[in-house]
Amino acid sequence: MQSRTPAGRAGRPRSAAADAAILAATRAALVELGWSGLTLSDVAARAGVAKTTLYRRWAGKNELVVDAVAELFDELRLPDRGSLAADIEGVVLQFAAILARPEAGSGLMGVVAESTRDDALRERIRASIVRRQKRLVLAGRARAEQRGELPPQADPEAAARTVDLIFDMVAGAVVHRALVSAEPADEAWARDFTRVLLRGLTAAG
Amino acid sequence: MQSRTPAGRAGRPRSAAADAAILAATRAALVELGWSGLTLSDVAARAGVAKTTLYRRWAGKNELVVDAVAELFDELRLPDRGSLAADIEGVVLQFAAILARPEAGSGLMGVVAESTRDDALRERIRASIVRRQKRLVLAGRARAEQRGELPPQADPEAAARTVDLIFDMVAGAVVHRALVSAEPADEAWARDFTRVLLRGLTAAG
Amino acid sequence: MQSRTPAGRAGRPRSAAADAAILAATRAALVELGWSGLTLSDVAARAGVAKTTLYRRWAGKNELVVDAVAELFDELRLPDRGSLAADIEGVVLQFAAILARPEAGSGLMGVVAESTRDDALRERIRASIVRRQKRLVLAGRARAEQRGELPPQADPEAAARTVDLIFDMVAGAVVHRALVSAEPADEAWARDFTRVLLRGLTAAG
Amino acid sequence: MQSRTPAGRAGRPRSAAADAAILAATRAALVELGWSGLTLSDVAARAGVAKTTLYRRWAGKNELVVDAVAELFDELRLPDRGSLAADIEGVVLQFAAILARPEAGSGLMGVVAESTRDDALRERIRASIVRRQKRLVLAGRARAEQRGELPPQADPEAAARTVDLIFDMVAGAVVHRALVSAEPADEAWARDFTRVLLRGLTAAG
DNA sequence: GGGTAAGCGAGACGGTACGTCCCGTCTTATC
DNA sequence: GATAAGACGGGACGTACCGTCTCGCTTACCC
Repeated sequence: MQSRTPAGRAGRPRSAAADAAILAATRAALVELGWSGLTLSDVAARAGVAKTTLYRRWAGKNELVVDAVAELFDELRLPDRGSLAADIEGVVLQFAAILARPEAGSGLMGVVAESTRDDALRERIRASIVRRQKRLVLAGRARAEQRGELPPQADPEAAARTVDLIFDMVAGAVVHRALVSAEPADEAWARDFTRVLLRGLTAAG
Repeated sequence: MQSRTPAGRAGRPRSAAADAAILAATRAALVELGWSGLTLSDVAARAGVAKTTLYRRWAGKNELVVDAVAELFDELRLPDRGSLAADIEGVVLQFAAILARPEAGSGLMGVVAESTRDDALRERIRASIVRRQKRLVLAGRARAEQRGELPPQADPEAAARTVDLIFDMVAGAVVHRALVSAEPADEAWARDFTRVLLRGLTAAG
Repeated sequence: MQSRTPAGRAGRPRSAAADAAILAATRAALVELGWSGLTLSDVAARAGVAKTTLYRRWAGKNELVVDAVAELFDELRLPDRGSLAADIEGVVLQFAAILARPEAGSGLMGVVAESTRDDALRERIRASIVRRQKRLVLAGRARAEQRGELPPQADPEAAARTVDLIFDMVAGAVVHRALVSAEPADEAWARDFTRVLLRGLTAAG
Repeated sequence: MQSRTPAGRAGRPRSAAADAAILAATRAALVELGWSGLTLSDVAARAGVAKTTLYRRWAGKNELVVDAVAELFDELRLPDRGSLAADIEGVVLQFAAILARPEAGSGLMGVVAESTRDDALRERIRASIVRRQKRLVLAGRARAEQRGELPPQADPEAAARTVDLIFDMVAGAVVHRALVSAEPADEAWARDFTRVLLRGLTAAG
């Protein structure tokens, strides 16, 4: 989102309802048409909005899809299933469920593909998706420390590096399994994956 | 590639040089224009070939890019650096180096985005990229068994599951680090990642 | 003009200055942008007036331009140069000078083009421009009768027909010369034209 | 027209039928929609042709309409009605009949309006319409000289000036009568007009 | 070594979406 | 109630690619 009538007062204010309608229409269009089939004219029509309204708020397809997809990942929650392993499995399965929805997979891969040539887009993805979802890793570790499953980490810089690594390992593995290898990221897989990850993080060595 | 003068005989045979020129032109265009900027007219012009020639050999942009990108990953080699950890680090760094090239990252993400709505394309990616590069995991494990770093695995089905899991974990983490988080997958990161992965695979537990 | 605060009293009265500013802005925009480039948003901005103000007073571009152009032709004066021939030449040259200004030529042709499909607009042109400028023909004939250059005309209906004919012949020739043939309607041409016209009107026959 | 595959050979040749279909569709659209309502998308659709095909052959609406309208005036013929006066009346009535058709009047005025800011367009009008129809004046004078109604003109430069003047007077009067004054240019008017014109040209003085 | 069928370059073709611009209306707050 | 400001739904613009087609040439294979 980047709306809000600029500074002060003059003129008709922007419709608040339009933003939500546009993002929902974007996801619906991604479901039906996929990334390359998505056109802004179509999104505008679905949202019951003129193309100008859409372009007044988003610079283009890329920015729009980042926002539409980012909202999807905000649905993720860290469940409390009693143990760190079970919590991780829960998040992995939720994440896999979201990626299995066509709007998420094709939208995410599409904007990542475009971001290789667009610095502003890359930063938008990092801010709206990557940094925002690292909250799950932080929350998971905090809970595990409360439970005594993980020791508190003294060095804050090393802790941050570990958070980044875990996030890339978890998100990367699920994305790759679901979208590149195109195999189901089901409960059995989530269990196997979680076992390897947790051992790697906790084993003496 | 899917050329070869169809069944029999008559008529002028297809130019062998054209295939290679087209794939190289595709990669060059991906570097300059990115996935969405790539047009088949432009590729044909760069390759010094008519559009008809290109369409006679590939069904469209997606198929062409899969083939062009697949060739890039064929450059990957399993180095012999004396230990499994060092071998993995070597492959991770090679993989990261390839993904850092714009033609690889944007091409791979582009076709994966499209593959969410195109079963044939998804299978083409699995065959040309995923299954083909699993050779690296297989070779790594074989060498580690020879060195005695890993025990021979009895159950072939479990072995296959492990190969798949390792491949998704390695490739996924590198792809996510390089393209989604958009942070450098450098030597320090490769060391951290490899330590967690190897402990996860070898620790008692 | 068709303003004037409607019937009675209530509320803020319309700004009188705005009408003049808008018509002047319209002519300025015609000079810079021509008929097709003229937009009402731009006129409003030039006049320092909101679009709503403009639409409250004129129905659209056509009506606005008729009024703006009509004011230009009101500048025409019948000079007293001592003879009917000289008077006609004077008016012809004044008329040509006005049509040479881009706001007049492009504005007039533009609204005439539109008037072929808009009866109200056609009548507005006839009232604001055609009938209003026929005063010049009437004044010229009156003065020529005073001078004894033309005999008084008895039949009022025939007189009206002749006024119409002369008006179309003079205005038509100048417009066609200046805008369609796009050749200069200069003094030499005015002299040639006036000679033919006057002979045609006065010769025995 | 400005088509024709450039120099030599390569590539699919342009469809000859398309040109004619497009010009006819342009006239049909002018009839229904008028100058400002005419859109090139609509013309293309009526002609059963893609917009690209249209833009490949004409630079824009202005050029297209000049060509479409010019063809209308090519229908004009100098009738042989036995006397110069009758011949002129015949041409005047034909010309009035063409201008009464909405495609002619609105198209001609529209392009003339645009030509005030476009030198190339102005020249196109002069070449395709003005200079081309002067043939009628030339033919009329030649026939009148044969009949002995007009003396042969010695000075070729003066003759050219006279042709230009007559053309602007005839065409201008008819255009102004029909489109600006918006009164019928009927037989009575044509007789009155022709009488004045012919007396002006032939009277001693 | 001559005939022929497919490959090839060029580029026109019917389509479709783009992102921009203007239209004429509307909704605010201010005067 | 008129105004300035500007968002709104709508629609045409001219451009760019798409994937197909229609040409005239070229080239290797088969008889």
